[in-house]
Amino acid sequence: MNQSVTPYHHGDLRNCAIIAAAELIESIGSYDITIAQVAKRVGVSSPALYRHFKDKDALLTAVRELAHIGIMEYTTDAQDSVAPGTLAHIDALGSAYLQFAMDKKAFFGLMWENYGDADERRAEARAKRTGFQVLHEAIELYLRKQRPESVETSLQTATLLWSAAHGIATLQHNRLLDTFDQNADAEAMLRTATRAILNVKV
Amino acid sequence: MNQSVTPYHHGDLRNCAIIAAAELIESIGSYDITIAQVAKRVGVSSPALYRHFKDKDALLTAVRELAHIGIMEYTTDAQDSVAPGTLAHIDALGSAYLQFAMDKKAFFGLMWENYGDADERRAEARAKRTGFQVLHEAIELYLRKQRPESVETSLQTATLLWSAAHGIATLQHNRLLDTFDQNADAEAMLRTATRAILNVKV
DNA sequence: TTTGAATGTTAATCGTGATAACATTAAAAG
DNA sequence: CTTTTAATGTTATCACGATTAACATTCAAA
Repeated sequence: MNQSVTPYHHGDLRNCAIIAAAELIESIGSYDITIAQVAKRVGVSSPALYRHFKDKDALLTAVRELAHIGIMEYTTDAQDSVAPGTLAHIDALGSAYLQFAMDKKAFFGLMWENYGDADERRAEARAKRTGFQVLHEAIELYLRKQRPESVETSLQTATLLWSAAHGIATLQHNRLLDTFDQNADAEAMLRTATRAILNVKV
Repeated sequence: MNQSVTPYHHGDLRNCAIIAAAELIESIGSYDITIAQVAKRVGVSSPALYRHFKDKDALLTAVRELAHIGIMEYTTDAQDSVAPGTLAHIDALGSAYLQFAMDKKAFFGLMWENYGDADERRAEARAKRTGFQVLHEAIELYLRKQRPESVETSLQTATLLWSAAHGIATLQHNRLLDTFDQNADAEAMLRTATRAILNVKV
């Protein structure tokens, strides 16, 4: 697309490939894509991609990073309209998470695959921790205001709340919420869980 | 192994293949196995397996059923030593779930993959619902005794608790609990979540 | 310019899922 | 006790997709 921005030989294949892979994943609704498909989409031969990615998984890992950015965008947007440290703030973060899981099913599924070598995993862990920090800070702020005696447990509370949100998102993603409870409403469940967890001494 | 039990031509390939696949998965710690590997383990040619399984995924689906049986065993064992309808009963179920997730990592991961055709999915959904029922009943019994006014919400409560357990198990499975909170203790988290959720009006 | 590193291309390898065509045998039918 | 047939297995063979090899091109520095 914008070859001028990048200094390299042909175009910036690396970035274009990542984007192409992401688009492909989104369009077919599955991260079971092919190097050849990506290559074709960028208009390049398959082996060319190996100049930029160690292997297929390295490409997918790069896409995962994109996914993390995407979830952060959802999160950021969600925070725009709420006051920091309020219950509404925490709810908004949770909703954003659930929303992302439903809007971008394939990405969400991809994000929790654990392939990759040690370096890649470390990079991903960092990205995930960054996302977690946002929740942690919101909860810490909330506790400081509403339950100052529990501030010191904010990390545990955040971890537990993230787990709950993740569990709900994952089960919904696998269509299991409906299987268990026909009338299950992920958002409502998370709000219930949030209130239950915030009001308890960890 | 026991050819006499089954009436067919060679041995009971179907069952042996499932077991071989399960053993293979357990031994390499990943469900990324090969038809050829399974065939070799059973001492048969690859195409032979296609007489018993529509495709590779059908075999994996059969293994998933084994995994469900395995988790039910964990659950049953856990229930042996607790009084029905007590908090300890519910805790035991949760512990069993977490324990299975850690003991049988590869199986646990496999169980939540969602491949397969419609029929296979339906069968799996049924198996999962059966497991869920156990939790649901325990919770219903508990609520009937401890919080009779909340009995009617037992289904929602069970769904939420399962979600929490699943989230904790999944994050631990992906080594993310440690990433978020170095001192995270899955069991303790689940106990906290259980108490928080049981004591709240859904 | 010239040259070397970076980046692409085409040809070829390999592993793996799946099917085809052929072989064997258990078990039903006569 | 054959004969027949369906159920099972086997050995080619395919097609596909991930890599790699060997060769080609071009950007960029000397």
